[in-house]
Amino acid sequence: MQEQYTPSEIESKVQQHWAEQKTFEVTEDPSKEKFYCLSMFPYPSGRLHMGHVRNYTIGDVIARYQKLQGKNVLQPIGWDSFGLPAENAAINNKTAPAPWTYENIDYMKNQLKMLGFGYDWSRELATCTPEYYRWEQWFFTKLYEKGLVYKKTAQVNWCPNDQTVLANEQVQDGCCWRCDTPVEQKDIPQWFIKITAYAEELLNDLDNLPDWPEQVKAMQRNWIGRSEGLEITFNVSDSEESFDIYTTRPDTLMGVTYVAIAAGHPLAEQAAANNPELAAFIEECKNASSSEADIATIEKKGVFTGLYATHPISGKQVPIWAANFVLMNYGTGAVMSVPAHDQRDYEFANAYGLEIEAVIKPADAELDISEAAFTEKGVLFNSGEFDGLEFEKAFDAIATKLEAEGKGTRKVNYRLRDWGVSRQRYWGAPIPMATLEDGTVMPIPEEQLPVVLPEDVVMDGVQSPIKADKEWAKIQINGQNALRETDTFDTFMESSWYYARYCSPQADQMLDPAKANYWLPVDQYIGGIEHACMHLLYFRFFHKLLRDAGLVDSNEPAKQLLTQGMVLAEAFYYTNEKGGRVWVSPLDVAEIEHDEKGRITKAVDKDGNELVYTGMSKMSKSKNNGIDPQVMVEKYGADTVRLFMMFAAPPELTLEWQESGVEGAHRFLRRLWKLAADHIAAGDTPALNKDSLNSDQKALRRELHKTIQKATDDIGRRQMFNTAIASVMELMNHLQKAKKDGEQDRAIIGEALSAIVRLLYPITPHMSFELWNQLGNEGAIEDSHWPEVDESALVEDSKLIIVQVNGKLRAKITVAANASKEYVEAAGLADDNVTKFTDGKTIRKVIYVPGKLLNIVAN
RNA sequence: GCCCGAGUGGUGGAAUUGGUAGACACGUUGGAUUCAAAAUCCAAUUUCUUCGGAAGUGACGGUUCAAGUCCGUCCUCGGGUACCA
Repeated sequence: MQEQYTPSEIESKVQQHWAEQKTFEVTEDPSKEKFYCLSMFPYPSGRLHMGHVRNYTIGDVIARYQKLQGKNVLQPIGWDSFGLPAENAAINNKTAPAPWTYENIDYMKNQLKMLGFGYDWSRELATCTPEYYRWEQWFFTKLYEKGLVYKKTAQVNWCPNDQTVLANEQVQDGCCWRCDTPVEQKDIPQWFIKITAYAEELLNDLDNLPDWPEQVKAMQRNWIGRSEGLEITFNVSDSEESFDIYTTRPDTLMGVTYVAIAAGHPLAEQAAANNPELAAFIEECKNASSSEADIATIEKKGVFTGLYATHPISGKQVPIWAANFVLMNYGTGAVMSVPAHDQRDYEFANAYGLEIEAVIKPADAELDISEAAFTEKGVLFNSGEFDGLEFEKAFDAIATKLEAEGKGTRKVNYRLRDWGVSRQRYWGAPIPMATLEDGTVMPIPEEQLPVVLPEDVVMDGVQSPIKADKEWAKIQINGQNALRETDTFDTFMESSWYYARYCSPQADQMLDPAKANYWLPVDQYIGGIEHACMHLLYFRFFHKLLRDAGLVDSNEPAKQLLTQGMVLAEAFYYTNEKGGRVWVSPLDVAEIEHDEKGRITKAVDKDGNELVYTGMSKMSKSKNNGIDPQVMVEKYGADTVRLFMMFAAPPELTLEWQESGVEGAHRFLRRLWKLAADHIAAGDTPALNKDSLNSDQKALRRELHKTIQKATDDIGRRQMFNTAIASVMELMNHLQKAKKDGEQDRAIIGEALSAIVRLLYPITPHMSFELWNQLGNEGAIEDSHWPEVDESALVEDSKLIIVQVNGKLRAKITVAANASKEYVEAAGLADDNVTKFTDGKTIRKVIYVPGKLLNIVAN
């Protein structure tokens, strides 16, 4: 065996073996327990970034671990290949999105192989191919037939100069990113899928996902936002008109002093006819951003419409205001305002001199609304017949009264809105709908699917080629002229069902239910936390749609979810002669000085520029601190990169890329390699004879089996790969110091090396593959099994007890493992360092945590 | 704004069920080896200290025999906020 660790040689050899043996190609095998391990598929942006490497290493570690557990493991990969960046790149590079995308896929595929991920490449798919999106189009037409799809107008960002729709990302400070023209809002007809019809189930089924992070479930619960409230009808005074509002606080109804309606509300538009101030306000609101963050932070403005509404119980006349924080698209487009008990209404009322009328007070304190609204629940007063009631009783009494009078209904509401899937862009799956000459809107008939997106196009930078080409939309349906929809699907559509397609990627139907039901649900899904609400909710929703179409028989797409954190790196810049910041890649920092504590005090780049160190930030183009995984793999090998990634932080936290840490990981692998090489060079490993071990040998063997126990728990249950690696490093430190000349010494080292190689296999599969056979084991390591704990090796005859006085550590005593409580207490109380702190004091209490800790309370 | 996280030595992090704070690694310092360097190996490394100890996990307060961990208020940073994926 080679004395030197040469990762590049080993890795290419092992990768070739996997490719030739088709090691990771799997088929359904009912005799084996299956394990479907899925990482969120990448957008083919050009090159892999460290975020990908982290995501896919985590997935690969879990998949390989499960394989050694004897399971039939499916780990597929594909490409989320429609999307906005391809259009931008196409314009910049004067090419079309398709070739740019396919080249990126080719390049990135090689990078994935270089990192040694164990994918079943026979299942690879790309969502931009008609073989994939045709089934999405087909499924959409089925949803339409079921009544789960509808068309309505919705707002989009509109650049009046370019005459085009902009994504939120393309709007910067309210202006178009290309031409800086102020962006307007425009209402256009768009397609929606009724996700709200599944809101209740999407909410309730979160309780059936014990292995999803609480964090993600909490976010989804809040995103769905179920509320119970009352829909109340207000009549417009001196008019036949009325409008509805929705409230979750009907107990505050008697404190309503005005109502606010959206600027786009029909009542506001009518009133604007002879109210120029109101008309101007409506015009101003039309171009306000509709994003939730913007609405929540804008200055709250309003204009009195001149209209009054009749309070449904008191009959009082309350003014109707048009306000910029009420949106026509959400809820009923009108809200009742109770300034005494809602902070936003309170501020609005104060700004515009509107009445504030308190009707709720705390049960056991004075009401004070001099500084802020009282928004908690309390007891009603100033509310006539409802005085003295608490929230629930008041809710019920008011609801009952309004229902009896036909002025209100109890209603469950959701914050969740229906899914708008129309995009006015080219690089996406065409929406399979058409409009006939007579105006009938209908799905493209099944036999005319797929609607293929032409790939040989020229991007002019503004208009979608399938919109620019007026001929493209023209088709015939049943002998009638028709125009196809030229909008494409939201790319979240493709990423909502790819996991199911992987089960039968070549099927001549959306999916093969037998195969899908073998593999699904996904056992482990891994991806970024940024997908907590949108992708992961659409993904769950689509699974339920597939189930209701009879294509799958489970309720949820993924049993367990792991959300990984971002990858950060150091960032450096210098200021050039024009005063601009020039960001220098951490790889180009030539000279770095630390103070005696190790803090960076000086950094200089290759060209001699003195640099400012700005700490750690997210790897990004703007700070030029992205580290190319390929460069790192070429320098250290894939195993080192994978090991560092898994060691530097637990998977859910952000990870700081530090090349010195990578070197540390590499150093560890070299030490392991050398230990194995020395052991192998000394000859065959003798057989272990457990009964003949001396106490040092027993102790070493106990360390080994404790490590197996901990690493198994850390990888298999806790998913804390960093501490699994740390425990193997600790074991290695013991092994290096251990005696190696006796027969049983060598037997234990042999046992330990064979175990370590398998414990590390999920993380550093190439080195483990090589050492496994070098250590004399038959067959490939992927066909071996996970090491087992020898319980007899764990037995200890003594225990270390921590002795505290008043909660402070004063002594550590060693007692027999079976020592009684009385014995330990006596031993603790007699310890010299303990008596020093108890002398002259009365012992009040002694707390004993068996086998662990003794706390003596004395004063 | 709202929802969800995170905050521990010089640095990344560990402490799994409320029970030894700082495992493991990086960095730094000293030493060995070397003609020299790299590599490797060994040792030290939270702070303060009268060397007895004391303080210490973003801040302040609380519960407990015992709090990094539980509760309350606040600060800072990050993710999401429905057309980036």
